[in-house]
Amino acid sequence: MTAEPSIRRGRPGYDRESLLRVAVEVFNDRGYDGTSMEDLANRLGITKSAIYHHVPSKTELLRLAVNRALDGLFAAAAEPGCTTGPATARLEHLVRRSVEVLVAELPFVTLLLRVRGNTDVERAALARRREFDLIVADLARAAITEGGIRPDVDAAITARLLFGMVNSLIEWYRPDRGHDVGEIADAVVAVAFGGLRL
Amino acid sequence: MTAEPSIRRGRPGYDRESLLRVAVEVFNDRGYDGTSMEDLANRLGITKSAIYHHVPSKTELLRLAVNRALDGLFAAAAEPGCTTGPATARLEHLVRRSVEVLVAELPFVTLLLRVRGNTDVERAALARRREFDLIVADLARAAITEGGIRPDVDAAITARLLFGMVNSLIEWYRPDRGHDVGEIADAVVAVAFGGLRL
DNA sequence: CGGATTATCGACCGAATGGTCGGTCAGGTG
DNA sequence: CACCTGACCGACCATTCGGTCGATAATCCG
Repeated sequence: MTAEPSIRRGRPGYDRESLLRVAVEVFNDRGYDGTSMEDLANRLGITKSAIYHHVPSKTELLRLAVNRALDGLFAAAAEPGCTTGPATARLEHLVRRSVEVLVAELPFVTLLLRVRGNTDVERAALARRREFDLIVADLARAAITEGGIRPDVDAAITARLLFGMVNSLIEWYRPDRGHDVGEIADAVVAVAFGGLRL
Repeated sequence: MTAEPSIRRGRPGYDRESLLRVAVEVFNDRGYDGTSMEDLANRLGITKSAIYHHVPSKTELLRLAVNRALDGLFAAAAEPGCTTGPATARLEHLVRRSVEVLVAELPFVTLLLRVRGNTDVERAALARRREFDLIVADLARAAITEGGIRPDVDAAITARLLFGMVNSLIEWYRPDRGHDVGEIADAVVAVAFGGLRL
């Protein structure tokens, strides 16, 4: 997928990308605000000042991370399966693809979903998230109108609950132990659309 | 509900309780780590040192807050409706009551669900949360065994998804605008147990 | 080899952090 | 009235914060 180690010149060490991956991991462990550049440097095995060779600020690390997550989500929403056909099928497809993106970019999405909106970067991220939520809500509304899903629950609330389920993955899904992506996506769709009751 | 202003002696001002409520609000706004005692003091309209008259440390504020949330949740799980009768009904009751607790103690639960586990206090909170999750998972397992809910999704995953939905409330439910508790609880139960599909 | 490229180090800075301390101020009580 | 209680203030402290700067180290290319 995102391979391409690519032969680089100059002194070996971290580059922007490899540094970012570690940084996001640490941010998720200790929280963005709870992570000092010293913490980061320790985990990276380099000094604090070396980090600033790759990235101009702590904030920039956050921006790179959350944008990667958002790009993945919006790319999924733009796929044909999410833009053509009956709204109900589109909604189901978006849920499934969202689960896949969420798992594929787990650390980035995790960071994104914890952003609170203090700084400009965070507010921008929240704005894009709201944009995404709007897509889901519109899809839910259309699905209700075409008679594909239950009309007794408000479309906006339906969308929130649906992605509440999806997004909860970041709290408990761990790629190493058991369960692969397809299995999880099936479970989400089954529970969300079919319901728990027999 | 939690009234009892109670006549106090000495110079009027904040007491531990009223200070805590404001503190939790600020923590939720800016994040616990992102909130300095100065921030807190500004919002309270008193000085930083005044805060330390009411509480020994910033950490203690966090402990008080998350324990209040956890106590509410465990109290709900201990109610007769959650401990007697068919497992499926108990599970449904726990979901409904959890929504109610979550709404009643929204700021406290919000803070709880954002704890990451850096400090001892946070780790203790996470431990209690896991304990609660175990109760839910056991209930789900029993409900599957008695044939009340779908057996094709693992009980642990069912529990996670279920409370993923419930817990998502902290992200979007706002008591002021529209929707009352019962309405939301009904929606959650309807979607979770009945499913979206018609 | 020499030079270009890239990553790293260590010393440093100003500001902000959580927390302490001695003293003050306002209301209730006898 | 005098006294006690509980809330509050302002100055201060050691540490940590995000970030800067000039020098150095390791690799590739010709």
